[in-house]
Amino acid sequence: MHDVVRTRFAPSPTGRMHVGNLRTALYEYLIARSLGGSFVLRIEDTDQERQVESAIDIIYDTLRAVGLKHDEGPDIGGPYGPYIQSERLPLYRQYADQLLESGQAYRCFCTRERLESLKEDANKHFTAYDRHCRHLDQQTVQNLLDSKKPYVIRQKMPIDGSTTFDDAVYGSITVDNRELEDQILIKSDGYPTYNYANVIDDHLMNITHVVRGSEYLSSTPKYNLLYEAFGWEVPTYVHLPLILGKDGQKLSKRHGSTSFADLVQEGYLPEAIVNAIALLGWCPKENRELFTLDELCQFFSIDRISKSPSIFDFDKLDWFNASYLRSMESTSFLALISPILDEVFDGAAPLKPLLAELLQPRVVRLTDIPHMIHFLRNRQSADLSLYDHKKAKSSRMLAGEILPELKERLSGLTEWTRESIHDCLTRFAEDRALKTGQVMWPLRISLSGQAVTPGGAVEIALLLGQQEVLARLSEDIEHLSQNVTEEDMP
RNA sequence: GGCCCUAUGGUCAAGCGGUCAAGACGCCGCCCUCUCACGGCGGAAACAGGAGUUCGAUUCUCCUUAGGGUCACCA
Repeated sequence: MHDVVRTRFAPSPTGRMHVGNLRTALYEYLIARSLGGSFVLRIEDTDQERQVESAIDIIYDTLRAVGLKHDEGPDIGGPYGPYIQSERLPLYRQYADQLLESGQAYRCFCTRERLESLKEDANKHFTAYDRHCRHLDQQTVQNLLDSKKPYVIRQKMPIDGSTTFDDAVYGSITVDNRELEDQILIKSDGYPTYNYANVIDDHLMNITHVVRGSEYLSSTPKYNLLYEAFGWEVPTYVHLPLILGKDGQKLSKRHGSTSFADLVQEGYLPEAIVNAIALLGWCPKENRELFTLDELCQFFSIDRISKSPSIFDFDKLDWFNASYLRSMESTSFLALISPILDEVFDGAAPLKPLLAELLQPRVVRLTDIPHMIHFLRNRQSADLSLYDHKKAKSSRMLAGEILPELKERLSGLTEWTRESIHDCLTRFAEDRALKTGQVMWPLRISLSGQAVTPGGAVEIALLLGQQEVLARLSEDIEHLSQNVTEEDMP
């Protein structure tokens, strides 16, 4: 038995970091960390046709952004390198030869065309390879080899019997061997298939827990047979339930932003994303939902991983994101949104601490900010109907009546602070025997031109500054006087 | 279609033979309140169906149904 737990994240560099992949990486990390083991990064680039430029950087960047630090990997090395499969080619070849010699694998010279026609013939029925080359005699093989005919190496699967393996989450699973195809180990370009390289590397790298999505469940018996053929110890399998989209299908681009980078760009915090996906398919013993990565390491356990697939819920992600935003130190929040604020104001935004204070309890996604505060920069004239508000006992009539005097009073203020503005407004309400809301509502509407704003009349007035407040009021008073007609009279 | 897996509110999910079947998101209502939000309180909302096993099934077994996965010289 291995006594040191080792898990690996083995993505193929094909472009994006899908949330499903990220969750797999997260669980691999959590299993390793919670058990005091190591987490290694391995790049599975055995598909020469699907290589994507800079995809490896996306992997590094994502892992760094979410705080999943690997202990070994292509960039930092380690005792089991190389960690990029394309650099391990001789290894795969060597072990394949071993299988060839022991008669557990064979060369297959079948052309793709023949394989294709095989599939057409079989059509809806079992479409596995017909094992045509499995029984070629040595002389024939030698001739084909001499004539440089390309070939792949296939593993000989047992014809009958069954294969059973144990999964840490799904339990014991048995499959009839006749369901298993003589799978390709080495492709004709000399590269190993994932199915094969994966087993070789996991063994050579001493991986104790093979963690992956449950889409691999059905090919696991084949891996088991491979371990058996080599006489190697089978690792602990941990298959993870799939993450589905809103429509119940496997999550994909169709469902919108499903890569980590997409989500970050849409204004979600990496911590919130991690927290959200950690709870998709795993549930802590304690009834609780907010966890930092360190806390997850502390509480995670394989036996609480669930078997049923789960749907990725963007509403819940919103909630996580909002929760993280709200629980931040106000100074951190300010630092976080400062660049966004500056951008909205084309330079240094004014009163940033106040803006941050107003925004922190209201923002769900960072990308919401620009349109929430846009009105501060651009005066938009209020739709008169906005003045009519039953609950505040406000109306366009009332607005037309009080705004001029309100403007007078505000212009008389020699000090422009929260207190001074607030006092001025409440005193005005008292003097005119009005409810507070009857003053606050029209003023806020006049200054913002919108029904909903971050902060109330006082805060908005403060943010706008005395001069702008008076300017906006003048404009609106004008507008009101021209448009409030006889019909509006009670 | 074969094989494999899964099945508690709309979603995430607790439960591991005896519960009035947690909690969270979302939704609705109320309170707080210068709008909204935050916060507080409350509400509607679930064991897919059928056979067994058992004194007793959400829980164990089988079948049905539904959903998903997989059947590549992709991972």
